Amino acid sequence: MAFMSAVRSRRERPAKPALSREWIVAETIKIMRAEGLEKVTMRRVAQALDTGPASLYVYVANTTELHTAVLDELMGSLRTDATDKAAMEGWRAELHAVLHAYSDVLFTYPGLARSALVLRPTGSNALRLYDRILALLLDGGVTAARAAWGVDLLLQRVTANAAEHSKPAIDEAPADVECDTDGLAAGLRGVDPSIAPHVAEHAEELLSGTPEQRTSWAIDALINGIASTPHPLEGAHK
Amino acid sequence: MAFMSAVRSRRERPAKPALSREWIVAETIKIMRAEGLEKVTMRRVAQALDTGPASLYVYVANTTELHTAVLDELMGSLRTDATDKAAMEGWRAELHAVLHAYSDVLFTYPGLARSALVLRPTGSNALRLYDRILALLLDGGVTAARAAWGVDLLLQRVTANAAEHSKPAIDEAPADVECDTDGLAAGLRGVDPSIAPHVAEHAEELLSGTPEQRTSWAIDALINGIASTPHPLEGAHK
DNA sequence: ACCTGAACACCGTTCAAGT
DNA sequence: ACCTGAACACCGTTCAAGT
Repeated sequence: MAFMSAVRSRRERPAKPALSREWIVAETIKIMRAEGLEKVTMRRVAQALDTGPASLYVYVANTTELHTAVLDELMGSLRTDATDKAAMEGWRAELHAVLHAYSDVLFTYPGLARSALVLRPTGSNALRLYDRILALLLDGGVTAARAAWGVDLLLQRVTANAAEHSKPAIDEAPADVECDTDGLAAGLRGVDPSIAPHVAEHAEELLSGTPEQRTSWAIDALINGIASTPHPLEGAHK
Repeated sequence: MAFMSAVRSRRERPAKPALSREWIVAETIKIMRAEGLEKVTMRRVAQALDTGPASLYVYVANTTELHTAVLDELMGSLRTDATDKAAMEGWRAELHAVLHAYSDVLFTYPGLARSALVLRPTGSNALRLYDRILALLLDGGVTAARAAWGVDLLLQRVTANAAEHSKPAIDEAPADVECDTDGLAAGLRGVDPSIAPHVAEHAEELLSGTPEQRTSWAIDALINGIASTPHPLEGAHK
């Protein structure tokens, strides 16, 4: 009996679900998780939904709008309220936790970070994250002016980092260039001292640390810089 | 006589220049400057070079390699040595000047920043910039370990900022969404205080300042953070 | 040997025509 | 009224065939 179901073409699911914006977004996320954002094309989504690409345009204006909707949807899965542990350790630990959670989402969906960097997420879920980070900086005693400009810096760093380092999906040239840190490390260690003397001298420092150590340090550096750097529109008195 | 030249099809330039990697890169840059990186397709470049797309594959392996070559070529046009003015004002001013120059290049070629963020430029011109920034941080008395990790932070910020804000070429939806700051400003000012209370309260601070002020402040904040944040692999003594 | 026409396997988006 | 087949105008990349 079981093998017969393969023959009942295009009626697998009972009464193919009515198309809707929500359904399209959900299917898009499923494909993105499995195959990366670059595989999420109008045609690919339509195929997964058992229809033609034209049908999607009834619910989404274009590819960019679809990506934006997906991004905001995923940001909704983010818990911006603190874990108990982080809350006990103070605002700084909470900030690390929130940014780490955001970073995790970006790394989970290959390609998502790249689009987040350009799309300027503006949905309510993105706004919530924005608000949470701002609140934590203010909690930490950072001036409102500095905190306001600082939020961008923190989110941009996390997003850009994910965009740089998240795998470009599944398929890639395997052996022609040593994929990640290896190739870079070799390149950096063997650098010509006559064209980049300082890089050559400090190759070890440039390559040191785990990604977690570097990320954590970067966030601290950002927080410290934000908190301590005078804001040009801030009353010079005080 | 002049109008006849339009008839002399495909022989405008005297003896169509022999195809070469350099020529392809040069033509690519010309197209990118005029129309943005997204218009630089293999087919488009081939057409400008008066040949078929297949011919390009004799000189470049694929689109990514072409983009990488272009990026490094453009970084060569960057003057990383200081201007006299900046040099007189010290390492910090020089750092601002170098990063500003890099930023200018990224803004000149729409789409370039987006690819720079992902391509991890590794050519000798990129290395020179990297080296210059590292040198300036060390000049400023920043620990080698902190400076080494800080270079990434500075370059990433400038690149990500250009990727976010550089125009997506020429064509875009003109009236449906208020293009830039206007739409964002309206959205931020009218934000629902019940879902983002802090954002609502500090909308003015979030939107304040010119792009130049914000960029300059960000770089200072980064420098200050890098200089003052303890590095996890740095001897705890000292 | 070097180059390339033509094809393959894709895209996003539109719109006239169907239900 | 709502949906979609089929077309339009593109892509990157390959490879057999030509010079």
